[in-house]
Amino acid sequence: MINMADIPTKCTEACCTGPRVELQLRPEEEYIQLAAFYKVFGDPTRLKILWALDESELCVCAIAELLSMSKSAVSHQLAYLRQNRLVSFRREGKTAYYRLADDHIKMILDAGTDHINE
Amino acid sequence: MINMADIPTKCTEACCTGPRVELQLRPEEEYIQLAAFYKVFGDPTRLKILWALDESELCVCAIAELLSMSKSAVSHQLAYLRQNRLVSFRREGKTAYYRLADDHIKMILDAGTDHINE
DNA sequence: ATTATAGTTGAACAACCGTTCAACTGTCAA
DNA sequence: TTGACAGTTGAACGGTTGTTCAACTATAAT
Repeated sequence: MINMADIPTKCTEACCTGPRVELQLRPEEEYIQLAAFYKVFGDPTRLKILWALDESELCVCAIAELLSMSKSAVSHQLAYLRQNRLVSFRREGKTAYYRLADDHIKMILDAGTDHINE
Repeated sequence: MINMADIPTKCTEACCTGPRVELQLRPEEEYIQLAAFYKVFGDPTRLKILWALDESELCVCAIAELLSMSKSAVSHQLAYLRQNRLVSFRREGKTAYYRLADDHIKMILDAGTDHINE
């Protein structure tokens, strides 16, 4: 069943009928990818981890201790951060050391903080 | 019932027992606020709206048409964007014109795009 | 070999999120 | 004043997400 209210109608207002800039959307996939990237920053736990890793390379255990969280929860979030290439890591014996992947991360964290504090 | 695996134990590895940088977390509220801000970018629909508004001020109808979405869905997202101060708007008769709130928005969009395209 | 520790993983559960649907407000034109 | 249109809003539905729990691997020490 079709609900007419859901079908966008051509707007009759000047903003739409008059001459205006022709806007072009990019392929859907690009928005999905980009949204997935930002989504990673959209959780307090992951932000804490990212801020911490910006100051120092850390093992899972240290992060868990710092955040008062289970190693499991932290490991899940680190896996998520890894998948989205926000962090990288190296293994040394039993221990896995994590660090920020590149410079965009800090830049985005700073821009967000600026926005909040204004 | 307490699950011991959930209580972070003091790590016995060198990374934790040795001398290391003293990390200090900020108040929980700051992370929550910041996460809420980034979360706004974490949806393809909202990204499309933001990119579109970066090019031109637009009414709800025009956005709905551009994205092939219902005015309701767009209006919900715009309300969300407004609450998080990513867009502002002015009324002119029946029509509501939306635009980006400030410059951080475009900066963050660009930084994200850079990260994806590398 | 046995035990302890660092870390990972999949399933499950509750909380959250995006769209739809239906009903509504406010403005404008006939 | 009636109807049409731009836009908003709240409830509801299904899909997603973050943490927990339990079981697991791998490395190191006794």
